[in-house]
Amino acid sequence: VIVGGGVVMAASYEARDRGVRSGMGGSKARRLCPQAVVVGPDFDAYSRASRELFAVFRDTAPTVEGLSMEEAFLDVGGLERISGEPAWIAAQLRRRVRRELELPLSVGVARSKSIAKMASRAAKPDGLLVVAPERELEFLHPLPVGSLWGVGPATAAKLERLGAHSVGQLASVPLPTLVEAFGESAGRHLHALARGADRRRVTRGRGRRSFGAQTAMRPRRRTRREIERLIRMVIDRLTRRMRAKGRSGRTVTLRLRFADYRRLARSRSLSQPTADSATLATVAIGLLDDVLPEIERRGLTLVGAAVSNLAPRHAGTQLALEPASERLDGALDEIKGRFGSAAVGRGGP
DNA sequence: TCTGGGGTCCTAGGACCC
DNA sequence: TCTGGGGTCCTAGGACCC
Repeated sequence: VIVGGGVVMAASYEARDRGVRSGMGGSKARRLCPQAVVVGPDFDAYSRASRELFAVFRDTAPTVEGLSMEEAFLDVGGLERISGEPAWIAAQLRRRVRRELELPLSVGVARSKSIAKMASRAAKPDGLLVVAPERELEFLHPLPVGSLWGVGPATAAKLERLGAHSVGQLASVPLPTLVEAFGESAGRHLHALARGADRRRVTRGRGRRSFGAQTAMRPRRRTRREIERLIRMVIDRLTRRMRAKGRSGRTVTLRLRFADYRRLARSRSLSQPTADSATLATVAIGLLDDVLPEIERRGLTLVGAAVSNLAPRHAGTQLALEPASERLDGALDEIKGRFGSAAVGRGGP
């Protein structure tokens, strides 16, 4: 099964065996795996499953740190007396998610976040891997540096230039060498990771920090008007979500990508947070002026926008309106006029 | 691997403040 | 202004993750 037509968003393990990867162009994916069933995404179903999954997570451990829709860290330290050993809790969790949600769940169990994360990756699909404290280095050291959580292509390439191809080799690179190459903080972090010495705690997380939307396109000549229209469209999409969540933000970022895959971002901060489409679009369009020549020269392939510096959520009075008639829009407009557009969210209380 | 859409975090310089 | 020490915010860019 391949999810996504133009670009692969996800692929089943059978398709992956034939070389299909997420992010790959759809035509190439179908060439590699002609017998695949191609389906469109169903985000509502994913959201529902995610909510149910996290309810099970929270029922399993007091501290749950979400990483994405379908991934989280659970701190099971200190639960031995109540729920049993970590490995037992993990096995129970897998059984329960399989039974109640009919979903396979892979779990990694370890003393630290990075090793647990890497173990869960190694346990896929549908497995459980426990890395006992005394076997951490045995697990870690044979792996390529790129498999460390947080080490991507750029860092891996740089590490390989230093002669560190495996995590074991990285562990023998002196700390000062890493600090010189990657800076104080990243250098120390890599040094620690290779030793299995990740001290980060599982936390509840800080909540969302930004809203964004983007649209990709084939490069061709575009008038300023066309680009402005794309910006408005992208901002509309994002502010709709912001309003639905009752959030507003102060900083708007315009993101562009060019035919040569170079990227560029311009941002501007307002004095007051807002979720108003027109305001944010005007600011974003204002950022266009000094990058127009760049667009002209390189060809535009992506227009994106993000709103950050979000206002803290305030627990105010909330009104629930049932969309019963045409008059709803009038009512919403009145509320917007009196309390600002950030006060209005559609759907949900 | 020729690349979609949605996110997070870090670094670094400059302006500005006490 | 040939300025110490401590801080915040803004902007741009980069790396990484799912």
